[in-house]
Order: sequence, then C-alpha cells, then structure tokens
Amino acid sequence: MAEVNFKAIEKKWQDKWEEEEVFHVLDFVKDKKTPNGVTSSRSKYYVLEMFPYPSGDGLHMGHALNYTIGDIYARFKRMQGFNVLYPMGYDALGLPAENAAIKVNIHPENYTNKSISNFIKQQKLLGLSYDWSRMINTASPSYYQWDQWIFLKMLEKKIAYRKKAPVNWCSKCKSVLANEQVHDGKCWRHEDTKVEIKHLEQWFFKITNYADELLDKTDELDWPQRTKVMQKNWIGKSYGTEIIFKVNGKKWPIFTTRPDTIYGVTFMVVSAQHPELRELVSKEQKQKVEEFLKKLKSVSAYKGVSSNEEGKKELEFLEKEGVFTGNYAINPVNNEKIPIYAGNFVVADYGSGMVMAVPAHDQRDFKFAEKYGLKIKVVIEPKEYKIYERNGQISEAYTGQGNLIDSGEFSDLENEDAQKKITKFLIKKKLGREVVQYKLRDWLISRQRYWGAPIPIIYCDKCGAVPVPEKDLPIMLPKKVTFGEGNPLATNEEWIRTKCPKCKKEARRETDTMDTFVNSSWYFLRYCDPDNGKEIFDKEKVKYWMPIDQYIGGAEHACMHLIYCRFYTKFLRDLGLLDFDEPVKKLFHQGMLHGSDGHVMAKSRGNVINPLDVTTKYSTDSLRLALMSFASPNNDANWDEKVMIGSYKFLNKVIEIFDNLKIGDSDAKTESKLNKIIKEVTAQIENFKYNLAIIKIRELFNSLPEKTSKEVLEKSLKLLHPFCPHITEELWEKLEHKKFISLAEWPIAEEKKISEFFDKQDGALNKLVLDITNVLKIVAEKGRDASKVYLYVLPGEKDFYDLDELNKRIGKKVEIFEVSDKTKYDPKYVSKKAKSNRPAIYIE
RNA sequence: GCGGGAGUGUCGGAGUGGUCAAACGAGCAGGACUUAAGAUCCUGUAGCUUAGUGCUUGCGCAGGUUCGAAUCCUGUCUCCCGCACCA
Repeated sequence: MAEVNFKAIEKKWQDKWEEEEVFHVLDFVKDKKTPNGVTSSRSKYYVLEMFPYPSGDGLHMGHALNYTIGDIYARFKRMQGFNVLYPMGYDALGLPAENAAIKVNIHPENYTNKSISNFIKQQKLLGLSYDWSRMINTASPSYYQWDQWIFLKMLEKKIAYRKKAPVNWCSKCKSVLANEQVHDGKCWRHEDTKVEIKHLEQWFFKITNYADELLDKTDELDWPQRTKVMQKNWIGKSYGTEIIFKVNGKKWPIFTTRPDTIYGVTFMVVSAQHPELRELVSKEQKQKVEEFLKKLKSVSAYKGVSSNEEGKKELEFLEKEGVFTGNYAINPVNNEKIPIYAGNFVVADYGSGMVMAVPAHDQRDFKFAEKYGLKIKVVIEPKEYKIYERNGQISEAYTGQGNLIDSGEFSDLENEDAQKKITKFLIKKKLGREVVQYKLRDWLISRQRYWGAPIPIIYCDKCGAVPVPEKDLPIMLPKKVTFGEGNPLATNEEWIRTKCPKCKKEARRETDTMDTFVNSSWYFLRYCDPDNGKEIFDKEKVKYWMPIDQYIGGAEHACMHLIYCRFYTKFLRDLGLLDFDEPVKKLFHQGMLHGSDGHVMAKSRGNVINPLDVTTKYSTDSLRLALMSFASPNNDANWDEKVMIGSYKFLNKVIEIFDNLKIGDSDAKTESKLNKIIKEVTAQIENFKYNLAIIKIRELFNSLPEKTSKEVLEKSLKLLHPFCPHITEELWEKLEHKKFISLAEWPIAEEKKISEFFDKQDGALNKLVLDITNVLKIVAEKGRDASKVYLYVLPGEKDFYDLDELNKRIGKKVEIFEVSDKTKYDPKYVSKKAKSNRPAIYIE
C-alpha cells in the first residue's frame, strides 16, 4: 500500500477552506452572495455546540467528540442546501482563569488569551467548519458590556434586585468561597480553617417570575426526555396553602401542602440559615442557639451539594438537629401556643423558611420529635385500622389518607375534603390563602471575584445603589488588581472611586462581578450579529437566524445553563427584542468518552488520550471516524485503540480504491446498493445515529466494484464527507472537480433504482458458500481431499450465481452446470437433487 | 428516598411485535499469499447432528398478553445518571 500523507492533505484543505472563505455565511440579504458563491436566500439552519471554557490544557477528547458531532451535522445540513450558521466562541470569564492567576501568577487576561489562541489552532486542525468571522470572546469588553446592559434592563424591569444571602466565608483568605472551593466544610486552601457562613447583600435575578412559563413550555421542546424531566423537577411546582401563624404579634406565613393536618401541629421549625432567626431567639436560649449554629458547616454542606463518595456518606450522617429558640407561635385555628425550634433540615428560602411540624404525619417532623421528645398528635386516622391500636405509640409518621380526628369542627371529614374546607375557612378569616410554590430560586449572580463582568452599580451615601448610565458602559475590568486577598476588585482603590451619576458626589463602584453563567445565557444571540457596537444585536438578523435549530452539548448543563438561557430569552422577548419564546428547538446530548479502562479520562489515572496526538499518528479524518464509531454519539463509550486503527485502515482502503479505480458504466447492483444506502445514511445522520451511518458507508465502499461510474463514486464520497472532510475533498479533486465537496449537494436516493433482487442474490450466494464450505468441512473430516467443486442448477439459474465471486470465496475451482446440460461432469448423479435456488453440490 | 435510563455472543455494539436475532467492528482459530513477519484476502467462531440436513439452547431473572415477544405488560434483581430533607 502506498503511504498516504494525511497531514499534507489536511493542511492543504484546511488552508483552502480558510483562504476561500468556504464556511463564511451571510445573513439574509436579498440577491447577495457569499464569497463562495452560495446564495443566502436559502432556508437558514443554526447548528450550535455549547461553547467551551478555554482551559490552558487545550482541547481534550470530550471537546473533540462534541465538535465532531456538530461539524458532521453542520456539513450535512450545508450539503442539503441550508444556509448554515455554525459559529464558535469562548466562555472565557470564570473562576478557573482566576485560580490559575493565583496559583501560577499569570494575569487571567493573558492566561485566557493564550488559551483561546491554542483552542482555535487545535479546532482548525480538527477540520471543523466554523464561520470564524463570527467568533466571540466573553472576556472582551465589547461582549460583556451587553451583559451589563442586560443587567441594567433587568434592574429597570425589577427583575434584578438586591437582598441578603448566605455565603461561604474563609477567615484566612478574607474571601467568599464558591461551593467548589469548600471541601468537607473547610477552605480548599486552608485545610485547617472551617468555612463560616456570612450574610451579605447580593444581587439576584428574579427568574422565578418566569417559573410558570419555563415549566409549561418544557413539554413543547424537542429535547431529550430526561433533560425535560430534570428541568421540571428543578422548577418543582407545588400547590398548597399559606397559613398565617403569629409570632410575637407579627404575622409569619407558613407554606404547607397538608392544611388538613393543622390540628396536629406540635412545634414549628425555622431554618438555621434564616436571616431573621436571631430576632426569634429569646435571651435565655441565645447562647444555645449560637452554639448550634457554629456546629453547622458551609452553605454547600447545608444543601448537601457533594458529588463524591464521602459526600454521600456525610449526607447520611446529616441527622436532623435543632435547638429551641425560646419563642412560640400561635396556631390560627385553635390559638394553641407552639414552640419554635431552629433546625438544620429546613430550607431557608423555600416558602417563608419556617415550617409547621406535624410529627404524626410527616416522617421528617417525626424523626425530629422523636429525637427531642416532642409531642406527637395524631389527627388523621386511616380507615382500615387505628394508628394507636398496637402499643399506644407510633413508630413512624402516617402519611396516607384517612379521616380527621381531634380537629375541632373539621373532625370526621375525609382528609382530602378537609384540605379544601380548612383552606376555605382560613381564607375567610384572612388567615391564609391558596399559593403555588416553586423549588426554583431566584438566581444569585453576585460573585466576589475578579474575572467576570463587573456589575454596573455605583454606591452613593446619599442616593444608595445607583445604576451606571448606559452611555458609560462598558465598565471595564481594571487590569491592576491584587489576587489572594479577598475580592480582587476591592484592591484597586483608584478604580473603585467614582462620582455618583445622580448627585455627582464621591461614590464607590460595586466590586462584585456577575456569575459566569450570565455570559453564556445569551451568547447564541450575539453570533447572529457579533460585531455590533451600537446595540446588543440587530433585531432583523436575530429574527432570521434564531432560534437555534440544533444545539449540542453535555447533559451536565440540563439545570443551569439550559434554564438560564431560556430565562434570558423570555426576558429579552418581553423587552421587545425577540419574537420567539424558546431559544433551542432541538437539543442533543453527547455521551462521555471514557478511557480504555472504562474510567473517566483523568491525568491521575493515566488513561488520557489527547486528540491532537491521535490526529498526528492516524490523521484527523481517522479520529473523526473512530469517535463516531465507538458507540451511538448519545451513549457513553470507552476509548479503544483498535477502533482507531480500524478506522485508519478503512480510510487507507478508500484511498486505495480511488488509486486503482477505472471509471466506466455502473451496474444495476451497485446502483441499487448505493441508493438504498443513501436513503439509510440520510435518515441516520438526521437522527444522530452516526455509528450506524458509518457502518452503511463502510459497507458501500467495501462493495464498490473495480469499475464503476463517476456518479457512483461521487455520491459515495459525499456520504463520507461529513465524517471525513479532508480526504473526501482530496478524492473529489481527483475526480476532476474544481469546486469543494464541502459545498456539493447531498445525494438524494432514487427509489426506482433500489431493487430487492440483488439482496436476494447476495443472500443466495452466501447460503451457497455456507453449504459448500459445510460439505468441504465434512469431506475433510472424513480424510478426503477435495480440490474441485461442481454445482448443478436448474435451467435459467446459471447466471444467478457469480462464478468469480464463488471462486474467490471458496478458494477452490468451482464449475456450474445446468442440470439439463448433457455434457456435464456428474459421476454420482447428484444433479437430480438440485432445487430452485438451491443448486446440487458435488465435490471431489 | 424520588425521578430518568440500561441489561443482547469473548468484547464494543446493531436489532424495539413477524420471513434468519447478533448487522458492523474487534478478538480468537484455520487457510491463501510470503524466505519470514506485517499488511491484505478467504473461512469459521452456542451445542448436538448431517455431503450442504435436522434438532436444541439463546437477548438479566420469573410470569403474562399474542397465532407469534429481545421488542408490549406485571413482578424481580443488577448497574449507570440526575435530584436529594422543598413541608
């Protein structure tokens, strides 16, 4: 086999694509053409991969997989005649760059810029067909100024607001920590320092305003079922009753889904993280409460956020704990005085952060009551038996249906009926109302970090928090800051000092930056108009390109990014900038590619395969092909060098076919197979069954005869092109084409050329080969030598079997006679056994 | 605990009511070519049986629906993922 110089071929075509701007797309403008001659009045198609955080380590295999999946789809759609928007950009702001700055003393900006140019270089080597002219970088002020602009708009619409919220605080760093920086309740950099909880003023986005719409529209999305289910659970809508308890004469609304158990309330529990907790505590209990609060760990431990094994164990040990506050609440239905406890198991920002505890009918309340010896009062009796029947006490909460007992005027009602009646009663007395609660929280966007978009707010002693006027945007990140001493922006006094936009007196800038998820919540809109310096984007351009037709990325973003971007879309729609409700029509999650040992690729395990190394060794097209061959792209798979080698061999074979080919007429059999496979591959790519498409394409190339028509070869190459763009360009050129196969038309199957006959013929031949070898085997077992095979077919069937193919596959001399042939060689008269489609066999 | 998904040869993986379950790739075995190795090509790869036949077993396990089930239903086991005290 002649040595193929894949590297040279790749470089040649990557350069040509770039020089001739083959993948440059224009927005819809009538009668205009792109530099490559493609009219832009065709239907648009927007293919997008989730943009990467540009890490200093460069591209890893997960990136290569993600982008190859998208590139194949983009190339496919382009060939199908769509005006395809397929851009790339960088989610450059964020904590990792800042951590690198602290650890290796590189300024985040330098780190990020270096990483980005490395990414671009590597992505180009993978042959990805991005329109690089639309590249965006979220760390550039021309991008994040629009983050700030959106913030101002949200402030205007009362979607952005400020309130106190708990944060993780390390006293040694003098800094707020992200949840990822809290390990086992301690600071990641000071293992001896327990993380404390502080309540600071923080900015929030009121995503809960859109909770209902986010929930309702979920069903309409063409997204993976599991992602939709996750989002629904994340939003977590529940219906219930808000009941007003009085504490120190002040009204405390309590949310419950079980108003029918109101007579069973024996204590209240307020969240240990509740900002107003201290106001509830009596003098006598103050010390005990403070001790209790000290015991509790970080914010993340509260929430039980931990993904590792130890974290799970930790959670199991996280027993319900609490302490009496010394204070009481009044039950509105019977004016009973109910003790209030502070507890670690109550979520502070769900409902009002306090719950009515009904230990007889709620397992959590029961556990708590058991531990602290609190009263348990049964108010719902199941129909079939009595709860107290057995030994005068209960061993667990009864959460099922039943009739009310000991519930005043509501006694004897069925509990479901009682729910309605009690709620009605409370509404009438102005002591409650029907409410809907969501698990979804408002989005805390304040970060006490440097490498994010500065929040455009100025604090004035007189005017308070004043928004920066739009004309003053962007508020640029100052380059000169000190890392490792609390909030970096707070270390640049010169930057902080400013004038109040309202009263022009001395004022100070907000030193917090925005959560990095802000940047990725609308970037897909900016691709439609990336260089617009006057406005966030041109409405008409966005109207043309959006929504994203196909979005591709990891399932780990199901609940953060993929909800935030929906929220942003709805907000911008309400501002009048967008005329659609949902940003992403179709979503695809790629699987994870693990190491050959089945574990996640990790340096510590030594199972990392670097995609660029592989392309050097086996070529880019081989890698692309292999990545799609391991498994269906939505499934997890393990790296396997053999699959890699197999792909490499296949491509060499394709090249060899073209080296040796003779162009002539095509035969009906090849045409049939080709058209059948065109049909199958088209459907399989459309459905991301790339692995199956590849199987069919391999089958096609393996069956190509030595001599066939140019058209057959062209169509076959086109099918392979999305997977292996470089060698298909090269071979396309070899077929004397001057234009790019990248811009060629996707073949359409000609139904009339598809014939079942050839499949039957192939099947019959396979069966015959099997029969012959079976007989050969039996003969060999009997110790007889065989060198010749004679076949006897019924009249007219002789041409049904391909004698050359038989000779090749049997590896022995094969002769075919018609049974009616008088001159045939048939010493044992076996020819009389011949049946239709079943030749008689004689071997000697 | 709740929710979602998956269990098919030696392995990765196809096939989701019907003419043949295991396509395609890999491994292994045999053969051709070769001084040899590699590459390439051919054949085989559940069991028994046979001049190309026939039978049995078989899609995690156990039932069920059906003329017919890997595919639908019920139960059960195992694994993976997500959420996790949301009152």
